[in-house]
Amino acid sequence: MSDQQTDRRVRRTRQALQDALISLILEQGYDSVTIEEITNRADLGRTTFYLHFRDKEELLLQAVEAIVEDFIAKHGADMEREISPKTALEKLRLNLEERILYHIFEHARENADLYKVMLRGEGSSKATEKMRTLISEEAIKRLQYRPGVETKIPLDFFGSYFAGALIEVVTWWLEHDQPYDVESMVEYFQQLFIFGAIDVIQIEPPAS
Amino acid sequence: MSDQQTDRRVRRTRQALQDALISLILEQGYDSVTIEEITNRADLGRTTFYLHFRDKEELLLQAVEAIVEDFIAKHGADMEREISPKTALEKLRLNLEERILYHIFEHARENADLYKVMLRGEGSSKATEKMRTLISEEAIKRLQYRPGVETKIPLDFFGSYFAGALIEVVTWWLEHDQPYDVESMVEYFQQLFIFGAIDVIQIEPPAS
DNA sequence: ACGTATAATGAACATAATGTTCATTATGTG
DNA sequence: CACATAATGAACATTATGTTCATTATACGT
Repeated sequence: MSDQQTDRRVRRTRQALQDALISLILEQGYDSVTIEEITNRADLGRTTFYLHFRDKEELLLQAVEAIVEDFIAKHGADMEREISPKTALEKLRLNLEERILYHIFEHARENADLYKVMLRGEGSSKATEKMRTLISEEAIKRLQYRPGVETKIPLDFFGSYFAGALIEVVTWWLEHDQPYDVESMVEYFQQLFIFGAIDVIQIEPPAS
Repeated sequence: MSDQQTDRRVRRTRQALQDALISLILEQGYDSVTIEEITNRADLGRTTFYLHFRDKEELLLQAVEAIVEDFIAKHGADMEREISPKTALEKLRLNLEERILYHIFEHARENADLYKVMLRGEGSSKATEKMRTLISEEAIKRLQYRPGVETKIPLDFFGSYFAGALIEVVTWWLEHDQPYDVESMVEYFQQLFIFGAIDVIQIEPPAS
C-alpha cells in the first residue's frame, strides 16, 4: 500500500495537500480554492506545494488516479470474473458480492468525499472526464468480450449511456447523503439498465 | 425574439461577449480564459465586461439560460403534449417529430458549440449542473403525471438515471462530430432506455 | 547514533488577472 | 436633433501565481 519507495515526508506532504484540497473544494467549490489556502489547511509552506505539483488540477488528478488504483487493487479480480460470458439473466442471479456494481457503490460510500468531488463538476472538469472515460471503457470491454453479440447499437454509444447513467446515479446518491442502502441502489440500477423503463413507465399492466 | 426592451448596443455587446467566451472555451478550456481575452475577441474594452456581468461564470450561465429558453419557446408545446398519459408502447408509435427526444438531439445539433460547453466540464461546473437538474426534473415530471404508476424505483433515482444517460450520450455524440444521424440516435436511446440492455447483453436468444 | 541526502521553509520578487473609478467619447432612441 | 445611456481607456489597488535561494528540519542507510 504505502509506497516504500518514497520518502515518508513526501508521502505525508502529498496526502496532506490532497486532503486539504478535497475538504476545501467541498466547502467552497473548486474554482475559488487558492494554493495558499491549500497549504495553510495542510500546515505547509506555500512553496512546498510547487515541489510536488504544478497546480491545483494536477493535485486533484493524482487524487483521482490514487482512488482508481485503490479500487482496481481491491476489485480487479472481481472485474475479470464478471467479464466471463454470462447471459443477463445469469448475471442477475449472482450473489451481491459477486457483482461489480455492488463494489462500485460500496467504494463510493467509503470514499464519499473524494467521489463527490471527482464525479460532479465541483471538482475540475478533467478529473470528472477521467472517471467517465474509465467507466465507459470498462462497460465497452464487457460487451466486446461476448462473442455472439449482435446489435444495432454502437459500442461507444452503449458505453456512454452506461457511464452517464451510473455516474449520475452515484453522484445523486452521495449528494443526497445516501438515502437508500447499497443493495437497493444495485437493484434499482440493474432493473432499469437491464430490463429498461418499460415496467416503470407504463400505466396499464403489461399485456400478459 | 430580440428584446425590443433593451438597447441595441447592449444586445450586441452581450451577444459578442457570449460568442467570444464560447469560442475561447472550445479553443483553450474554461479555466484559462481571461476577461481580457474575452473582450479582445469581442472587440470591446475590458471595463465594458463589468458593465454587464460580474464574472465569467455569470456570462456562461446566462448563455445557458438563453439556450434553454430558446428550446422551450420552440418545443414547450410538444413537451406538454408528450406528457399526456400514454403507455411506453404507444409512445414508440409516435412520429419522430412528435417525440421530444428528437427535438433535443436536433437542438443540440443546431447549437453544437454551446451544447458542448454546457454539457461537459469544458465549461463551468455550474452551467452543467443547471442542465442536468433541468433534464432530471423534466423526466420526473413525466413520470409523476402518470396516475396509476407503481414502482419500487424512486422518482429521483429515475430522473438522475435518465438525465445522466441522455446528457452523456448527447455529449459523446457532439464530441465525436455526430457519427450517426438524429433519427438513429433517438432509436438507440429509446431502445436502451425503454427496453433495457437485455437484448444487447445476452448471448443466447431470449427464452421465448 | 551519526552523517548525509533531501525535504520543507519563508522571505523576496516578477508577473499577471481582477475589479473599480472616472472623465471622455460614441451611439442608439424618441 | 437633443438626450440618455453605453462604451472606452487610463489609472490604481488588490490578490494569486510561480520562481529563486539561503537556511532549517527531518528521514534514511549504515
